Amino acid sequence: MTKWSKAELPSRNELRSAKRSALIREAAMAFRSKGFYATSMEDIATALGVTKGALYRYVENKQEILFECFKASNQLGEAALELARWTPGSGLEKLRTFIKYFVEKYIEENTAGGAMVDIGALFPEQRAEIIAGRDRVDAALRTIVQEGLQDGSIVERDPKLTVFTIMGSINWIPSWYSSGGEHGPREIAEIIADIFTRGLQADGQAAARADHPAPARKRKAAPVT
Amino acid sequence: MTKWSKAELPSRNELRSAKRSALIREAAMAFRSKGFYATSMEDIATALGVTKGALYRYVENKQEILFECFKASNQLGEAALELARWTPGSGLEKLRTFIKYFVEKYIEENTAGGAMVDIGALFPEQRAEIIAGRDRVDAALRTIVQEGLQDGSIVERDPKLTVFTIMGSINWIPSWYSSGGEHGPREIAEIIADIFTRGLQADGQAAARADHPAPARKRKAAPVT
DNA sequence: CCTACCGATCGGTAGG
DNA sequence: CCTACCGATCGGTAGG
Repeated sequence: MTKWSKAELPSRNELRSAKRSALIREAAMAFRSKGFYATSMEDIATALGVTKGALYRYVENKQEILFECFKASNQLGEAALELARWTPGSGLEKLRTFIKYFVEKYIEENTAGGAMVDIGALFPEQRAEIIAGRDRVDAALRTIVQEGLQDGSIVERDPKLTVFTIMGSINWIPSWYSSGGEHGPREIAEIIADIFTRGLQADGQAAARADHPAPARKRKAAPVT
Repeated sequence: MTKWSKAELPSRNELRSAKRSALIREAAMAFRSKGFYATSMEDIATALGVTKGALYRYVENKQEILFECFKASNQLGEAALELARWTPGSGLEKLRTFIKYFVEKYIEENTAGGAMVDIGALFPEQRAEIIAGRDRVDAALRTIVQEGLQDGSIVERDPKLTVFTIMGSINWIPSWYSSGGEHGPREIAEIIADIFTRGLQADGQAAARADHPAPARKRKAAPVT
């Protein structure tokens, strides 16, 4: 217990932030399954093996926890967007990349999301920030859909509604996904991406026409790890 | 004010039930936008221009209102299913009918749905009944997808995940739909149905190829009850 | 990190 | 249908 260099030991701050992360993860899982209001601070504390008051060493209030959940969700969206933008190919292919990545990570890290419906529970400034972030992601996604419309890979003419439809499917996942199910995050991501890729795809594309070098042709099941 | 025959006047019971319906509609709208827990009985009462205590003439408790919302949602599902089953054509065509009808009505009558997430707020027996009903609808929808797989109209191989994906998009609608928007219920229903119809469709079908006499158009009569 | 407590909200009821 | 009130829950804090 002696002689360890400081660098090897978690500093006080690291410990604190590790505990804080655990608190948020635990809360996020509860929010996902029961919603924000139905989850009491006592519930979260019990799940962590401490008493309620102890939680206030790590967060100022309950809303702050929810805020972190929504931030994680938006950050995931940004990351997925970044990846999508770097994906070579048509708008449809970029969109497909977004969906695959977002869904997989969304399921894996149960921090993100939570009861998206209870966004009204945030303080006004928090809510404004979250909504602004989410709107940025939505807008960027719409732009990608537009791109697909222009390069001929996408037929669906309403980018706004299209994006809502996709995000709805994703947001609904926590309400049916169970880690013991027959599909893992990766497979689920694949299937959902398949559905929407085909769903937005220009009709002619599937039946490879000569004048269009089939830019968005569906990629079947890459080898899963 | 005299001489009206009894038949022309709403009976005491009719009045009561009309008021009860109004109560539930008002509550459902609030549940949709704010969720069950964030909506107080006081909120509902104020929206109706009465005081909280008055509501208890029409419902026994708050859960009963939520219960009615979920029942309406299930009933809408059953109705859409009935219609889908009577739709001639492939499994895909039946599924499309379901989506179109369900989405349109779901948006129009704001009774249905509500914060589907807060299903945990119901009493155990209520919850059991709602989940059983929802599962019946889900199962029937999966059967339709299976049908589509067999008649060749659908390619997507996982009926369970397919149905979840569709229902997710639909359940998410209340969180973005505003009655002032550019699309009406009917158009939205059409677009969403389009996306999923294409999304599940066998590749060859859309591009009407001469050598393929549209394999899925073969009519399997047999209207299921 | 715990015990003990407060203040506020809210579902529900009594009594009229 | 209203006024006035109760009982319980729960977020948050004081003090150690």
